[in-house]
Amino acid sequence: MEHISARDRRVDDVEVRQMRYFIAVAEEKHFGRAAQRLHMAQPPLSQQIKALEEQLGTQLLVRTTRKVDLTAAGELLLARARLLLAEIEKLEQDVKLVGQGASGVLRVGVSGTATYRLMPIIVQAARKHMPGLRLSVQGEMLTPEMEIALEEQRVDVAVLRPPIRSNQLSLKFLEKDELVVALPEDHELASRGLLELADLADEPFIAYPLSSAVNAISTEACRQAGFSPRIVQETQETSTLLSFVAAGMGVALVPTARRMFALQGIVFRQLRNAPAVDLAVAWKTDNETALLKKFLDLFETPATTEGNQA
Amino acid sequence: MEHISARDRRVDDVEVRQMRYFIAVAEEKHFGRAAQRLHMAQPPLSQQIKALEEQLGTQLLVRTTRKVDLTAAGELLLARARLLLAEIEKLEQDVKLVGQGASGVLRVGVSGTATYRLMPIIVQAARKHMPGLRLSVQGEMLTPEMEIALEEQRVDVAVLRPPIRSNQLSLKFLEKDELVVALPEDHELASRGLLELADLADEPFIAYPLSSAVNAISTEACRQAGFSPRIVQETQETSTLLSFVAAGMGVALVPTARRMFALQGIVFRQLRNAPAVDLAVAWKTDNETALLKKFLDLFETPATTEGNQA
DNA sequence: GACGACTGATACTTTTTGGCTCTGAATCGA
DNA sequence: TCGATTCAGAGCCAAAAAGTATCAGTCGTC
Repeated sequence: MEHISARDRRVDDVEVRQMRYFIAVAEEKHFGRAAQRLHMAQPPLSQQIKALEEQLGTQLLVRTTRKVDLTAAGELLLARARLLLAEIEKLEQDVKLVGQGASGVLRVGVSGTATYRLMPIIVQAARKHMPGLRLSVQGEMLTPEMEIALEEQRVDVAVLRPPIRSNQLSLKFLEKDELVVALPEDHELASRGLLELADLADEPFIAYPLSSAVNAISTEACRQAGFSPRIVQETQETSTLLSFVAAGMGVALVPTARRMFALQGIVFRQLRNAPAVDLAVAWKTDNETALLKKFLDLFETPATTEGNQA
Repeated sequence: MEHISARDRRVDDVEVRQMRYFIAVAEEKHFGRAAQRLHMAQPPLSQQIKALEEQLGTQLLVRTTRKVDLTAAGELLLARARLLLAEIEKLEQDVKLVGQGASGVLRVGVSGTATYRLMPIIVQAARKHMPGLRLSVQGEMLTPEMEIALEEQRVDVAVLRPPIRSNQLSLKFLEKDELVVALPEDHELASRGLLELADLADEPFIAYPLSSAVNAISTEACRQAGFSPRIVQETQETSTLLSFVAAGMGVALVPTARRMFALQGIVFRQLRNAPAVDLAVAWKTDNETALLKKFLDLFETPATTEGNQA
């Protein structure tokens, strides 16, 4: 009957409080200031940090009476503890939400490319068919980030651009978006109707990050058109990207859906034989919660259809 | 000066201990059994769970005196708290590993004389005892180069030929290699067994660079034997040096260890009263990272001895 | 329908731990 | 060398956690 498990040990447990203390000291690089910031005296702070080091069997800080520095182990702890505390806070919020009567919380990661167009539709559909569901949406993410977040269960479902590498994930195809050219409105090509990719060979490009699916497909398409795009600026957020275009810094290839972003000073032009990028919804295959199943059903009747958008 | 931040609050902090307790109760669905499993009495467990519920402002468990059930919020907390605890445990492990120096990057400079013989043994030992360590090896370096590189912290540790000039460095002796004569196989001295250094007085020499330790010791030994070697070719890499010998351009003095370089057309002959060169490992004295310490420990059981390689 | 067994909560005590003040030791700058 | 600064240690107290004893429901059983 004895379920002795590593999870049940209680001695030498690193506590949340200690992580908070450590972060304060590591950020301030000063016990006194950290203590002040934590609204406590300096000696107990020193003691807690010392205890933490003993529990981990590892020196985290190098103290000279003059200054405090981080060891390599300390650097690692600092970075990871910050993430951990953020997750704990998120968890607290989510539990409170459910406690207050929400039927559940789904954490959704959304590709930068779908954050503004598709997501509002999904949120509306969810509100209609799953009242009580709270969506915790993180937008402007890249596919590799989302894959990791799904695997580590930091998000429950993601709207992303295939392909994916992980074999722990399932995919449901949503739609195919052609790439269009975003040009400054006074650009000479803006007067033309239909462009060839090759027309852009000498243009400076504003691009999504290297790791993004749109970038990968754009670059490959350019290569096939016989040139290698000269990227003058890289940016993750589409809104930023488009404002660079509007400022005349260069041209960009963005998914069709993006055209709705009618930014002052930008025109969109279609491409002949336009390359296309898929959009899909992904989840961890072994996540079989009813909540997720029901949410995925929202995509069955394509979310883009019918009268449920404003 | 007041850095008031949400991260610094300490009241109402959900603690790791509480999550452990909750998980135990949620899994057992029974306070008594959970308390037993946690090696504690039942009342304090009830209190902690109650406190947790108050901190979250949310009911987590439905208690009938007959059984305990999870609310939706409780289910959520259970699932996510398990993940969180796993992450914390992983973090503890990783911090310990880094603290013990088991992972990280070390930049190693290696004397030309040891690049091929000693280094592979060291790399193997490191792979075995310090998994996660990445070695960035630069081979075929000379002692003065390595001294400077160590001082400027462009490398962390070096395998070199003493003596060294710098007083910022520490040394650990590794082994002593006698110098032997490398001769073209058709050389008249190749027929003799044991040579005197003086026999070489009129021979053309292929030598290591002036700044190398082997060259310094060779030249000094020749001087004591009553002649000054006539150097016809200078080269840094041993493989190149030996191929000059094979080509009949001259003779050379190389450390014993080098004989394994069985190049076609070369014979090695021992010297009476052979001069010897030391091999040592050196590091910057004030570099006290755990990573380096652990790496240096690899040399304690001399890396040249057998037994510890696969 | 009453009693006993079981289960979680409550009241109270003991133990442990975290925090505070005061002080000391080491280092840096003047 | 002296003062200022900074982190650590000692001793004390308060708060929190854990323990003991007990109570109050609920369910099953006779």
